[in-house]
Amino acid sequence: MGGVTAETGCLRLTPIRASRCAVCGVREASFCAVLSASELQQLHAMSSQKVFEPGELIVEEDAAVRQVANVLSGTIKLFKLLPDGRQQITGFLFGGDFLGPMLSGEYATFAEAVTRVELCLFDQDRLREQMDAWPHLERRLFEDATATLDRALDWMLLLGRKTATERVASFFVMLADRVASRDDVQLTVDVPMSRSDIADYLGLTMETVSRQISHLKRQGLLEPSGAHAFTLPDVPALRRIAGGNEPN
Amino acid sequence: MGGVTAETGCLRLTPIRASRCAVCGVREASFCAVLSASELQQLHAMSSQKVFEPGELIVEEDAAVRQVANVLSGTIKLFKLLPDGRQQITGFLFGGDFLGPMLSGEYATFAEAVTRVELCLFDQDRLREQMDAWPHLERRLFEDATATLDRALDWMLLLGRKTATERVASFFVMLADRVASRDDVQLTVDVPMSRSDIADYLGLTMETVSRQISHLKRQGLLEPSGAHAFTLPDVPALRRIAGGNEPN
DNA sequence: CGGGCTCTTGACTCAGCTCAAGATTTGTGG
DNA sequence: CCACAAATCTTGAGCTGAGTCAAGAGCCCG
Repeated sequence: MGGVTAETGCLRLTPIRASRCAVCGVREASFCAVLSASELQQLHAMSSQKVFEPGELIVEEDAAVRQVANVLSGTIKLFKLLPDGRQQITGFLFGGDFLGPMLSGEYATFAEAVTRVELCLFDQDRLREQMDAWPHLERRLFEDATATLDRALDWMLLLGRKTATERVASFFVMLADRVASRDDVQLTVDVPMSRSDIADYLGLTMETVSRQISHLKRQGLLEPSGAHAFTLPDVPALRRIAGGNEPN
Repeated sequence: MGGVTAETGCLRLTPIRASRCAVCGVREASFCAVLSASELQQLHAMSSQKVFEPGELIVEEDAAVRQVANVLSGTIKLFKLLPDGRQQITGFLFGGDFLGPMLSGEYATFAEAVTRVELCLFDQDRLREQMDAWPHLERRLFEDATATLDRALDWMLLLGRKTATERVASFFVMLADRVASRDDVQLTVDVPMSRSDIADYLGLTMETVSRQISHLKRQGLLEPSGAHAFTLPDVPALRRIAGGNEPN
């Protein structure tokens, strides 16, 4: 309604409303990838966008769920706290990832913007209605949950049994697997989070993370590439250090 | 077919075939709880039972999934290994729990019988067909996966940030929440797993677990009750030590 | 170009690990 | 039912990888 001018009239209404999805850079990476054009348009009609600035809290643990979201851009940290303030980051979300539980009325973790974050929000109740109506959507969200669980199990092995060196190597392998960009032959990963976020993700202290990164630099496995990025000259070697049962 | 005698004839056939489910002690705790009588009977027709002895390997990590199962009785440990043998237990399964991924062709962990285990097995392909046909079954399995994920996230906080005392207290709180039996006023938990399994679940060594259990005994929070059980005289106190954001 | 971040490095400490006895429990066969 | 061997569990003593505390180096932003 709002944006329709007299000149363009109703004819332009539908194209305009669908265009946000049409140009969405993460559509193929998000659950929207399984939707048909008409389903996408229905979902689009019930979505809204919102931006969060770095450090801004997006949701609190145990908060009642009203909205869930796709991450359009930016990095989010998901974390749990102990009463005395000790923090464990349980995962990071990047563009295309889904934020929020579909089968629960509460969030299991806090969520905070690490960088500037753009979200595409949906009312949980309305998305659930669509999930009930579209089995392929439910299946896709089930698959997302399964992938998240698998990653959590791998991380339990890291947190329970790996040494500091292995943990830091695993961290860069995880980034390589999830958000690497290949410029030329070099593999480069963006590291938007602070040393202390990395520490809270790996169950270490900031100082230990810093020491291990220095060590990997001296070994030539990590090269600073600008302020918040590293190139990884030898990912297989990193994987070996990470103690991986992961593929070569 | 096999068990039908001339005297009883076909009339007894259906009752006999359904009776295994009818007397199943974990039916209401398992995904079977969401099935109607006729659905249950269909599923029953494609199920088979199998027993594993203590220490027996049930599935290997990355093994192709052929069968999935409900745990009828006993305790199973799910675990991951590093190449040098370090072990992390990612969870235990008890009666009524579901074993196996539904949306993946591979197991994410090893599974080994801790005690004698009875399983009710299903062919994964055939159960998936039923899941496609019965949305309430898929929903239930999705809910199970969500609950497993929530527990994994709680455990990541434990593995990454809790002290040895907090971990051992958390272990007994977990048992109290999942498998406690109330005889009289006392809360009693069965502890079928070895000290070294507890250690591998908590990211500690056997010796540290043993010392912490001794310490909790001296504090009067843990009383041996037979060979493989403890009574927990003060669960709220244990919960406080566990550093819980869990409910009182 | 200076004040406040984040990050790095060093020196020392300590929680939990390792190594090593013993003590209990469990399982087995006579 | 008991004896005895094999596990499992407990406890002690000393060690060490990662944490703590503290200082200094970069870096960013106004």
